[in-house]
Amino acid sequence: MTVSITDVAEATGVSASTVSRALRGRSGVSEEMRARIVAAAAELGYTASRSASSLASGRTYTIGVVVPYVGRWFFGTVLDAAEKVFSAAGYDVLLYNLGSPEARKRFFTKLPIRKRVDAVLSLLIPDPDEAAALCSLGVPLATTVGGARPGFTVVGIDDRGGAESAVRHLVNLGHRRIGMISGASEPLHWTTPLDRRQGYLDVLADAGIEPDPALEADGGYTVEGGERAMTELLALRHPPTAVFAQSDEMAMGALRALRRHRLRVPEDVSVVGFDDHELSEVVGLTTVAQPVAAQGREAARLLLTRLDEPDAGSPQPVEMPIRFILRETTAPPHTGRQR
Amino acid sequence: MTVSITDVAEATGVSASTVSRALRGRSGVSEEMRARIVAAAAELGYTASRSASSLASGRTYTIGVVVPYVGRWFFGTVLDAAEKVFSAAGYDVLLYNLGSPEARKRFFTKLPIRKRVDAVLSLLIPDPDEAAALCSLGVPLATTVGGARPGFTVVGIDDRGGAESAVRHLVNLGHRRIGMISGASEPLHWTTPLDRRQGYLDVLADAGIEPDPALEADGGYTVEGGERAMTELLALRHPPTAVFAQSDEMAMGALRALRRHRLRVPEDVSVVGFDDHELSEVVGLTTVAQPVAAQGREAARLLLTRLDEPDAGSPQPVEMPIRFILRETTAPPHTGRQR
DNA sequence: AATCTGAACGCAAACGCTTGCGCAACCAGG
DNA sequence: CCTGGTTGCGCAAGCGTTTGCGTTCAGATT
Repeated sequence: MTVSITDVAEATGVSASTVSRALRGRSGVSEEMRARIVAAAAELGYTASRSASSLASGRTYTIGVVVPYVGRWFFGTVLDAAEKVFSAAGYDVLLYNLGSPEARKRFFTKLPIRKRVDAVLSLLIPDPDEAAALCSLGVPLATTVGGARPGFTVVGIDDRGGAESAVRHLVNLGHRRIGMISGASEPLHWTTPLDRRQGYLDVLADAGIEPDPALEADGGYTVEGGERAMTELLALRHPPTAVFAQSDEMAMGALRALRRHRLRVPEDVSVVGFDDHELSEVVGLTTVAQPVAAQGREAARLLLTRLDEPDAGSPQPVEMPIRFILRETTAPPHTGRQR
Repeated sequence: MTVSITDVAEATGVSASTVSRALRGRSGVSEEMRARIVAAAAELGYTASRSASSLASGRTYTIGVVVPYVGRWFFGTVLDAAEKVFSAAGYDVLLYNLGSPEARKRFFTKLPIRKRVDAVLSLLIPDPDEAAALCSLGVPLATTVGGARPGFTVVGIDDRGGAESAVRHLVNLGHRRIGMISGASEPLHWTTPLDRRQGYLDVLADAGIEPDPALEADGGYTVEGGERAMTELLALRHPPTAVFAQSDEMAMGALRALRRHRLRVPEDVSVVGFDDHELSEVVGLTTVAQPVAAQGREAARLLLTRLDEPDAGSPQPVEMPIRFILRETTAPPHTGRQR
């Protein structure tokens, strides 16, 4: 019922091996014969069975992409960009969405990806056990979210420097009580929150400001979390006059909390985010932009080159540029008090 | 180097067939033997090669999901939900991201999905040729975005009714000049924009309002498009006092354009969206909510049941509930003029 | 005690492709 | 005219599973 390689072999009057070589562009087939075979294959609508092909050749022409939450803007955008590179190169993408702890555990114990992919792009930072499991696959690995691990190609940004530029901006405006909405580093070994926090602390130290632990609130990298965190900060005896949110989503949650408290932004409170979410421009959020799609593209490209040149060794970490974007949610402190 | 079924067969002292039967839960293996085999497999870290398994059995245990833009919130969310259902059922997900016309054309002509999947979930509406190509795969098909096609399981919402409730709300507030920011139906056979437009026209007719073509602007379902469209509407001799945007992303673009023109929302202009984007609550957008993740889940479930019962025939279209959400971007017209 | 019946397991043939090797046929050089 | 080297193609052995059928053997049935 489904057309196989022998069908096109018979249609052309040659052996299956010749068809295989012709269609895969291998040498040992005359140009004339190749043309005839290609024509016959097209006419019959032949597509090689990937199962059979990869069983015989050991190559799957498939890349595994594991991501924590496809639904979130950041990961969706990275995936989008990476997928385009992979599919343009003739690879299929096998998606593993590991949002829940159960899904994640199931994936790393059963490792359904084994023998199914030629390479893996991980958008989550595996803990050491998970990293070992991935390494045991024996295929090239890459990750886009910092946290270099041996054997992984890593593409990332300067989280610390980015945080510094955001907080320095607040300091330069004259703010002294600067809150931070951070993400839990609870999914272990996820270094981004730590790095961004370090940048925050660096600038405070630089400016001679004593860091106050009460000014740090956990927003879990979600909008709701950001809102909760901002609410906590506003309940303080001395609330901050400015807030650095470690992600734009949390910053937006903060904006919402501020609006609920009838506080104006930036007159009463300044807010700066991180990431440059696609909707940040819409709400006028001052933030630190990182090239999200570009990171996905770059990681995908690097992975493909490692596939082409297996002996090149694991490459150097790549750091993509970031840039501070001034919009409308930051201003000098207390401007609004005189109204 | 990689552990195969014969390795665990030898380790247990049985034949490969018995190992296969034991691991797949087939009958004909004593419980004691099954336990021994399972233990040995676990110890050796054995995973069946999907290529070999699907070559032999004809089942791939893989679902193909084709989506126009994984990066966009709507599709990312549907994908997220669907993937969870599939992976929980033991299926892998093969992702095809068909954003560009070239990618889309390449996909439908080469059909790399052939012989690779047991079913296909399409988050884009295939045109008739594309639908035929998918049908030729001979596997169950489903789609989540309206536009029923023969052979497809379809899960969707009442786009027309949703648009009606949004526009009726504006009419009830007293608006008479109501603009609409629509999406081009340019990706052919994509009925959502048409249905939502019909809802808009229905309510106008009902209220005795003469529809004005100048009040309809194209926003292409993106934030930037929405902003452009709103700008166009504001340039009219008689700009609308309220706007119905066919998606929340376009509504947010509209909000941005309004802010740039120093117009207040809702005092000067009311805006209502559609979809209930995750950030709509943050900006206080009045909108029509649709259960996005639930649609993905439901479509995935239906697909799986069709896989389990191949002879059940193509099921009835499923319509998911929608609901109007009143927030802060709508008010009676001209409230703000007296300032 | 002879026969029948399942249950438990092994044999071997697929599944559709890739690839090393062998074998003609052809060409040019001596 | 014989060698040695290409070129173009077929043969057949895998790749790691699944599965129909055959065999063995213990226990139940006459």
